[in-house]
Amino acid sequence: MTTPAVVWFRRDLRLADHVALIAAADAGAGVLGVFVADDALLTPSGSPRRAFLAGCLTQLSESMGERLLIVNGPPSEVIPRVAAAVGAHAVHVSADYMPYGRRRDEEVAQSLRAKDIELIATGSPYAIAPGRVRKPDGSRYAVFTPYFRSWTDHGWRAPARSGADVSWIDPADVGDAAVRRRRPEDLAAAVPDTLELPEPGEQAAGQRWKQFLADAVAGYDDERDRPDRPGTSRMSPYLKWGCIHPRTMLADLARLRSRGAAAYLRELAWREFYADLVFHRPESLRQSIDPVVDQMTWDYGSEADARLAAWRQGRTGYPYIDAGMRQLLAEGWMHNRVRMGVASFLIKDLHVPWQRGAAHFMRHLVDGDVASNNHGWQWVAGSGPQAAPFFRIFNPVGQGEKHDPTGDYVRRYVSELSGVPGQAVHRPWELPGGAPEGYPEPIVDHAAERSESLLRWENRPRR
DNA sequence: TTTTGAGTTGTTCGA
DNA sequence: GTCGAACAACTCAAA
Repeated sequence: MTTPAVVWFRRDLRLADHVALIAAADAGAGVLGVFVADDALLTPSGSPRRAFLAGCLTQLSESMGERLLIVNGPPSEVIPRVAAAVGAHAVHVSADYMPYGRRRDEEVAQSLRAKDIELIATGSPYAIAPGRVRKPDGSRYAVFTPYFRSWTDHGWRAPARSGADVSWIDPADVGDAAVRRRRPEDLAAAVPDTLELPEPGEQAAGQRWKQFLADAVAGYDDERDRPDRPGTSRMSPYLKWGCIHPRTMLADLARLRSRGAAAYLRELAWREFYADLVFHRPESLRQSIDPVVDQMTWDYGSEADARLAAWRQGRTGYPYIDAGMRQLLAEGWMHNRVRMGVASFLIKDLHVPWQRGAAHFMRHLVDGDVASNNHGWQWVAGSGPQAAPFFRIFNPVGQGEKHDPTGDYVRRYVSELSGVPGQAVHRPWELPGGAPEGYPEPIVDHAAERSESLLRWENRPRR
């Protein structure tokens, strides 16, 4: 005698290549799919991410024949209620390896046990689960390249069979579980009209991926460094929400031999490396891996706050930096090359601790993945054994001229400079007659602040 | 245990 | 304009 099963969707908003869903379908007499609108996660999210999430949920529900149940409330209360209401003996999930998710799942598992219901984790958002790739002596890799070799040698499963033929339980048939039912659009905060979000959902993810494979992956090696051109995959929002599983992507990449495909594979491995680091050292999401960096002299107070605000708004007076920050506000996304540039500027030109920049990114990025985001920031801050050396300080003008040689990127996002032709757009203060009306003067002098950063590093506390 | 080679993504300066 | 060296020192991984 089998009973229905529950699939609790979190960061796996798809039906294809979904092992937890298959486990639920194989075990149960019908599957109820549920998503919990958890305020602990929604409240800190900016409107772009919430809007994108809402769109993904709409698409997911549509592909389930409008059978997705969305409920409000703390997961440890609502998941047991829903599971009991449908008569399930198991709730299936993809494992979550981030600190909040692990805590939450322990609590949910405990409250489920009280009702004699099991929480079963199958699979994860990664090709290889965090913690699995280890050195021969069982310890973790701390350096990417050896991790990458071992990760590649380890290998991963082929994509799972499709979950499209699951027999979904209609939430309308579920008895009153005393939960607040929501529609996806209830989750979306008011989004500015100007916001341009990617097409949400599993189908859009697949289309985007196929398009990248056909058009851009071969040239990815070089083109990814050009924010003025569409050379990146733009898959990060879909990976963040699990609209596609990396295994699906790796299976496609395995058929290619180009340098671009190899470079892209490495980027997927970085995502896994950072998740692995969180598995072993969850505190690294908040604290510098090298504690000296947190003990250095950083700027606080109203002046630092004003500079931070100018950085957030894209009004630093450095066009390449401002273009990136405005792209983030406009699209909830920023080209990765530019992410490094604006991060370096905040840390090494404005002397603001990386944590504040990482928090701003997390609020606005539709792809905001705390492991990749925060460790990317640590890399720029130079706070890990793996990080950039302290003297590696990006030049905000030079980076613009190098990676946006046409100037198109800056003109696209900084409207005040849209009339400035070519590379001159990167040095508006050198224009005859000065910078166009309304565009700010540089808020700091890069050469001076670079020296200041080197000095602070030199005077850092020694262990 | 010791040794050795290597380590995502830069910038500046002087020849 | 181009090119190589200096910018430091340390930890990690593997032999």
